[in-house]
Amino acid sequence: MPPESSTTPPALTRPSTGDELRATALAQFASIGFAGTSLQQIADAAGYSKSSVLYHFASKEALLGEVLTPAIDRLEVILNRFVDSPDETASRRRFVDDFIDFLLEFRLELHTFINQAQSLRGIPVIDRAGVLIVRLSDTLCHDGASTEDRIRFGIALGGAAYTLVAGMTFLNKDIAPADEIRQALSVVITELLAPVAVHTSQSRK
Amino acid sequence: MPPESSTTPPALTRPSTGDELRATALAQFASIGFAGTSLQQIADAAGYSKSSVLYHFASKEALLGEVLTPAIDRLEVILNRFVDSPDETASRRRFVDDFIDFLLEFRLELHTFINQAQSLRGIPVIDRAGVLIVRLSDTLCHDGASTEDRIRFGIALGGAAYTLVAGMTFLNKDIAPADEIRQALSVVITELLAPVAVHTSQSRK
DNA sequence: ACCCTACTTGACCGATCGGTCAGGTTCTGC
DNA sequence: GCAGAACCTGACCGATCGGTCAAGTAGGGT
Repeated sequence: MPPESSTTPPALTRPSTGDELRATALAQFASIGFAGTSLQQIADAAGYSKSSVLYHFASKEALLGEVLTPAIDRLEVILNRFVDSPDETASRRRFVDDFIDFLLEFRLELHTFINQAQSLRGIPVIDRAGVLIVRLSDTLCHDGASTEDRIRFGIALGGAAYTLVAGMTFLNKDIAPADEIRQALSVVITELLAPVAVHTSQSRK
Repeated sequence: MPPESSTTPPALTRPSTGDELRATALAQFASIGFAGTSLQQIADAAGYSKSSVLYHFASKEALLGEVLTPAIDRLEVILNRFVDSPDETASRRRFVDDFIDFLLEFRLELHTFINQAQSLRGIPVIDRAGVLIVRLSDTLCHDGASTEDRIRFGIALGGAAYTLVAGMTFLNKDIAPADEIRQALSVVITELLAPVAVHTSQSRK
């Protein structure tokens, strides 16, 4: 292996084994599911042995934890920034932008959590993500939100996760000028969440 | 077992063993995933032995097929009725109604297919459902549909599937006057699909 | 009585599961 | 050169996987 300057910070260096394994595992978890993915599959796909996977990660659950944690940390930051913001309406626009950035960067992580949270209850990282999503829902819908508001939020969340992962390689095949997707997402998500936002002080008619 | 009139058609009679197993398997497939569900789990949950499951169904894949087929048949009928209809705009409204009925009746089946189709390619029933969804997408979006139109369709489809299954017992907890959900779904889905419909003869600007 | 069909089951099969462990290789600091 | 950490691996463990098979039970028709 070519020598790297002794103090290389964790950047610019080519991906470590742990990173490769995390990325491979994420792809498998998102498409086949956590329960349906074996450590052997992950090891084979990444070009290592099963023992190597278990050397880098204490267990299959621990691997899931390390895979999902960065996404959840990021979502937590976004939500906190939104909650702390004083300006109501302006911060909502920025929140939607932040959220779409989050969607695009962590779509596999979100898809994994969104579609398997129910069956993975008890795993710390899943429970943590669960309370975050509930908090997000409550924050966006306030207290007296109508059923329609809740459904709007659910469709935006689950719909985006599906479209960006399963729908992408299945319906659209290739179409994807990237920022065209981003803009379309922005329009649709904003449209879905807007009524929720506007209702704020008039939801009880 | 109490005697039933010799010619009981497949109705009014209490659920057969096969029906129980299908229902149990569907619930497991939808929440844990096909790959993550074992025949033993299904058998235990339904109160039979694993051998009994394999007596009624030739294999795990065959069980999946029998579980999903009714939903796909129904979707095919809806789509064909929509395609054959002469009136463009009026039939779209009826299609959305049909589709929402379909969503509510077969939400577990749709959720199972939507989130696992990619990893189950090759299984006949899955491939059949796949071409159906693509046909549905093409029919609704026509040829020159924009990226936004495609994304609208994807979000409506995936969002509804998620909200009615995972989101239901996870975000909304209990709120569910049933027809209130139906009406809210109608509003949101119509709103999501409306632009797609309107574009029909003006999509190329 | 008889048999036949429908149904259910436990024992069993080879393969694979998540996980442990001891040993090997390679690199680094001294 | 050498000790030790870091990394990778095959052999192995008990449990469980999907699936087969023979035996057993219960009813229905004759």
